[in-house]
Amino acid sequence: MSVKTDHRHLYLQVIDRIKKDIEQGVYKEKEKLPSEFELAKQLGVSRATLREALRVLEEENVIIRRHGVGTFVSSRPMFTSGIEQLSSVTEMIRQAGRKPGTIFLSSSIQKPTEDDIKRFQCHKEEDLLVVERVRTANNEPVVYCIDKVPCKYLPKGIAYENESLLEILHDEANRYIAYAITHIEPLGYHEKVSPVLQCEPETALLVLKQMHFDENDEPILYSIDYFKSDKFSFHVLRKRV
Amino acid sequence: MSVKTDHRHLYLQVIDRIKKDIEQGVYKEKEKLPSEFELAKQLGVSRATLREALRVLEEENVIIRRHGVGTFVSSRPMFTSGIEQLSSVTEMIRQAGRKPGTIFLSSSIQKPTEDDIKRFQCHKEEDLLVVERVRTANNEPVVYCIDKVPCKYLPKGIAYENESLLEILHDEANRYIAYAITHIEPLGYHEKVSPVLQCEPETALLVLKQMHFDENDEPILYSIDYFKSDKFSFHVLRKRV
DNA sequence: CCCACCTTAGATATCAGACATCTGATGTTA
DNA sequence: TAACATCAGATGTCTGATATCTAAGGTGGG
Repeated sequence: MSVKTDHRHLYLQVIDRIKKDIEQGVYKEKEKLPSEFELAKQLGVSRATLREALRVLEEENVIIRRHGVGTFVSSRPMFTSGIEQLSSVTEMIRQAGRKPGTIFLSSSIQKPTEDDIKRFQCHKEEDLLVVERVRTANNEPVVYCIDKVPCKYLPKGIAYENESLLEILHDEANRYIAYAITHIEPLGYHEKVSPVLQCEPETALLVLKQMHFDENDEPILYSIDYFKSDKFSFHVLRKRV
Repeated sequence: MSVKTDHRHLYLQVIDRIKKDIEQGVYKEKEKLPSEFELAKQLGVSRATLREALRVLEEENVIIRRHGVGTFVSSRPMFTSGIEQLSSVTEMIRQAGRKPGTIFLSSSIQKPTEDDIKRFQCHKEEDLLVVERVRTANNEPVVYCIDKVPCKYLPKGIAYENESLLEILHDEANRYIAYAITHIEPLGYHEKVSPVLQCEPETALLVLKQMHFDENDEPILYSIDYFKSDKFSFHVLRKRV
């Protein structure tokens, strides 16, 4: 029995439980789940709660429901980990089974540009911390990162040289990044970035320009990440509307 | 009053109705919606059905619900039209307010490659129709498209030169593309594609390699689209998990 | 006057049980 | 054999109740 009492809403726990069961093969692809009545009894929740969870799972394309027939595991249960899931570069490298590292290039306090003022909805005289780093995987440079964050969100004198900025913001500043609006651009050659990443002439870069927000929709962090295209692969599930 | 009787499930109609109301400004950003009890009464559905709809809208980041407080329109109600929404190139150009056109390059029947066999889970001797086209916006070339589709999905002797392939598949072959798994890659220069799209040397390409599926998860269409990066902008909402 | 505590109204979260409707399978009959 | 009728079981929807959370307002002691 777990120590941590789960204060999260029931339907969320049900979602996680079902997802876990699918991932662990309790229910296999295309397989029929128990009936709602049965499943609700098994999980110890009401049918209404279970149905809210199933509705979300259906929307996420994890299951398929057919009126009068049953509920089935989707044939391609997408826990995607596609680009629509936001994770730090550190997490991405770690998830690829490699050792993340950081080469610290520069850090300075700057006044916001016109675009920054719009992005952060901040004052003209607001101070921004601008950090430039190269992220490495197994000591090989793979991403060039520029991060901008208003100083007011950061505690004084922290060491931002060694860790994921998202983690720092969470641990030190108690700011949890909940989502980001990301623009995706290709880049053939960048006279500053490409040499640093040791790019062959034919190796293009994928640029993600990301505005990060916290749970209260406050703009916290703006980042520009240059990914070496032969080291990262991005995919996304696109749904027709 | 609309003629078409809506046979779709109630909760779906409720979702659409609420989305429409938000889009049309009936409920504004950050504004509080009526209580579930009140809203259910207004819409003429039960609270349980309304709650299923609200749960989905919450998951889609259209609304925010706070226990004991109320339901609010999200501060940035994302009907994103980001990359996670699949649309044909034709639709994309049209949505940008420009006139879509097609330059037909080639069309041939080919046997599948190793990768094609995996992708389509088809037989080695299956015939594939391969079409190469350049799509134009206001007569300016903007996308280079290669499409592969098993001949068995297409009726004989159709004119695929003028229209969206997705529309043809739907109208002529009664195959509705429901989603696609898309890989995103940058490309600096392509010796065949770049000249055709009249790319300046510094203009990179964004390549989308897409496997399209229908509602029954059958692989129908594989496409490779080369987008001129200065003519298209892609974005995506990335959520933390 | 202010702050800590209590109470309460109103909202969402969850529950229990019923009925409606759809689907697939089975059986029946012309 | 084919069309129809029936039925079991599943999801869809409804009703009405209770539980829990939150914000706001009241209250009393300092």
